[in-house]
Amino acid sequence: MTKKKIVLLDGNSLAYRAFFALPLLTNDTGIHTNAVYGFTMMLQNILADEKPTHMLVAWDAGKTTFRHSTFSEYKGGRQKTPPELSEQFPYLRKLLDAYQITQYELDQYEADDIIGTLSKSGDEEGVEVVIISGDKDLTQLASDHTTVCITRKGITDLEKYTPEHVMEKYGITPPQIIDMKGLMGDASDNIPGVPGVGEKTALKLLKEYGTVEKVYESLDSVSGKKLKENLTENEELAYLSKKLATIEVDAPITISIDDLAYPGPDEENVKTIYEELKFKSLLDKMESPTENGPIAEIDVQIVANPEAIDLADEMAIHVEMMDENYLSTEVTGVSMTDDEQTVFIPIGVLQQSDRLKEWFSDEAKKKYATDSKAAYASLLRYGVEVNGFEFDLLLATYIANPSSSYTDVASVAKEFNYSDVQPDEAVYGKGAKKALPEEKVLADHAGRKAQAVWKLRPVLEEKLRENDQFELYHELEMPLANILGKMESTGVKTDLGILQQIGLQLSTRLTELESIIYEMAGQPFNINSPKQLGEILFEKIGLTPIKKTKTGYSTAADVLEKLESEHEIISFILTYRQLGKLNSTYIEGLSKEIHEDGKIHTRFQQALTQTGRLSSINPNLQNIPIRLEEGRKIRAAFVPSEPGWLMFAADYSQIELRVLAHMSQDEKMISAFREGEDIHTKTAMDVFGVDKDGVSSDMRRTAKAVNFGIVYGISDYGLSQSLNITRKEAGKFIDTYLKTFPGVKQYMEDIVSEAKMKGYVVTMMNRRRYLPDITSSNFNLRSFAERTAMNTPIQGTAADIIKKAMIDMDARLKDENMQTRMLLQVHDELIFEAPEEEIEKLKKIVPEVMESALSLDVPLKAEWAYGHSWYETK
DNA sequence: TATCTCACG
DNA sequence: ACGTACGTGAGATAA
Repeated sequence: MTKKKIVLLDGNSLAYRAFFALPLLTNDTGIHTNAVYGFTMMLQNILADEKPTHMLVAWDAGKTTFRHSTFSEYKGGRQKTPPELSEQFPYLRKLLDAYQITQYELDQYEADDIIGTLSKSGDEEGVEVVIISGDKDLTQLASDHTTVCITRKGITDLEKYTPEHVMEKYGITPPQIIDMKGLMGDASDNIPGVPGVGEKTALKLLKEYGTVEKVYESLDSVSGKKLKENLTENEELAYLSKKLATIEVDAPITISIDDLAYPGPDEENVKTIYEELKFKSLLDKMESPTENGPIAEIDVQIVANPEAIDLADEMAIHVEMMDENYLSTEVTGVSMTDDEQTVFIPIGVLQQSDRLKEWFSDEAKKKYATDSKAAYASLLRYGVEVNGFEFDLLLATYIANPSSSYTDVASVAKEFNYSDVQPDEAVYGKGAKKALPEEKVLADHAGRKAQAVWKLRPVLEEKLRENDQFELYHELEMPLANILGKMESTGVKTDLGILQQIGLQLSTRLTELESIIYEMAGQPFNINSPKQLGEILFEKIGLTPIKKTKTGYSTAADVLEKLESEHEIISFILTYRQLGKLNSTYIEGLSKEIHEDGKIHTRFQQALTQTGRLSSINPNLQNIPIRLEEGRKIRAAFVPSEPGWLMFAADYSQIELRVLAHMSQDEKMISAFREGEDIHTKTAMDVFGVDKDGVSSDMRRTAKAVNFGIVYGISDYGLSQSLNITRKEAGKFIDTYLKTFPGVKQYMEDIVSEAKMKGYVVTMMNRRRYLPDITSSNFNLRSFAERTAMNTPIQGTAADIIKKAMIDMDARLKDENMQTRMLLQVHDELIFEAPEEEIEKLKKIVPEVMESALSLDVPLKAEWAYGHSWYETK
């Protein structure tokens, strides 16, 4: 039998240590977890380093101990346990139960005493004892059989005190630690000690005399008048202190070493608690193949003969490719699975098989996919149309929690406790080493992903139903994915000639500006480098820096604009920046993105934003310039893809403010929209108390900024920045505004308190956003979460509405047998290309569909325009 | 790879 | 007193 090894932990001390060593972490349900997390890290290290056969965590019991009856001020003046820590103790206890580690506490005794008593019996039995604490007092227990480990700094760094180490460090034996405390006291436990005696003096005395008792026996020979005086006057205090510092080794404990046998953790229970606390990294560690051994073998058949496979009515599929851009990357094959089988079909085989293609396009054959839009758009490029998507892992995960960052199937699977799938990186490698593995490996990997989808579907659908989000997911996001897939595949025709022509003009002007700027600066430098520009402006020219960034002077546009009157170089720099941006991002950037078909195919990210909006990448077509005329011209390059067709654009007018009016039920705001007034003018009238003719353009501009601010979750600082006024003035505007629109004020207050209560906010269609920081004690984090709570339901509901409009629009175009194609969505606008003869019809049905997407207590308004290019749709 | 800047709604 | 407006993506620079 292996020799016993007992590890005794000082629970309270380590929990405190972990709590203060780590920042105040919270998980997304708002529970503080730093102490539990830190404690767990320590525990794991200890288990790995010590490999104990027996284990105990000792806790302090209650408020009073036998030491208090000796000295009532014992541990007096201690700060109350922070509530953020107190709330974590129940979790710690649960966690230790799951680890199957014995926990013990004894009335009137401290953890030290339990540990002392057990270490003594361990000593007597001759077994190895390891004590772990953050409290140096425990070092008095070190002996030949007992090692005392004290946390050094951080949480995992332990200092091991053997008798030898104590001698090295202090020049005394472990039992003399008690005498040392008796003489010097211990501020943290409020043990008085002898005044004027610190560590140095105490050690000097002990090295000479040995114990407190011996010191007093030979008091006459102690050198130093003041010291002798202090010792004489405080003899009782010294004995009392020694008594207080002595750890009880004969406490009346009711357990013995044999009760502490440690069987190892109950993996399932530990996992459950990690999940509850959202300890993702610890979960990952538990589930990583290196820890748990290789993942289960699976049987994937690589299909050579498509006639031979059994095509079921419901299957999970996964389209495998090396790169994330499914609109350009080569597909290697498709894996399919159900309860019976897992197969991998190389893309070449799929393309050749009418039987397979038919199955894929059959609406009645239900497909569960990792990312249905990617599956649809990628296979379409190989002449395979996929219909009948019934489950989408990516969307389901996103709707359940938009903050879950989905990088690959493995990452989501892990979150839902499914581990038989590898990260893409593990199969393909990363960086320069990224390469296509052999087909067998590929088939295995893709097969596992399909299996993950198959197994995760019920779990996720259950969760969505539970949160009343199934409809949002199934009736809004799923159909939208298909529509977006079509839009991405269609692409937007882009006239390279127009881009190049604009580019040429820009380059000429940029060269001119460059030489003017160099001349004014007196030297050439890189204008695009904020560092170099900052040096030129604020050091060489000597302008006054207005704002700083982490790394130096800020040279952002709003800063430079304030300096415009100080030096003529500024306006040239601003123009240079503006044109430079157009040239690099839009002319050069977009030109590179034009495919062989003469079109740009952006990808809409449907599972990314925290509010429910889409985003657009590779390239981003949602931020094509419009505000300044020079940039707006870029839009002339976006043209219809068919001769005789036109571009048609429609946008919602003031959709976010209308949503706010509806959600807040503010009477004034509702009636303003019902009467079809210009909302900013109306706001100005109400806030400034003037009639329509009394609204100056400046008043309207202010009102508009305040309206924006309200939507963003107003703050006086933010408004002051946008209007370039003082914070005080901005604050006044906000006050007046909220008095004028009491419904809005009420809404803002209600939504924040609702978020505090539930931990999340929702849109009208039940899209959720969790806001763990809303209860943070950190002002910045909390304020940010509060503004988010105000903004997300508004921005998110607007996103819900346009998504619904897109689905309705797609259906309507089909119903009406129209050729018009939806191309882009830019948050509150839709862009189409259409045959000229369909324009008249679009003028009617587009606003009709958009305005009736969702019924609010205020009307929705959509406006349209059309022309030969996107530029002309104004 | 992080930071700054700037384009959009 | 704290230091920010909400949501994105991309290019250039500098480490």
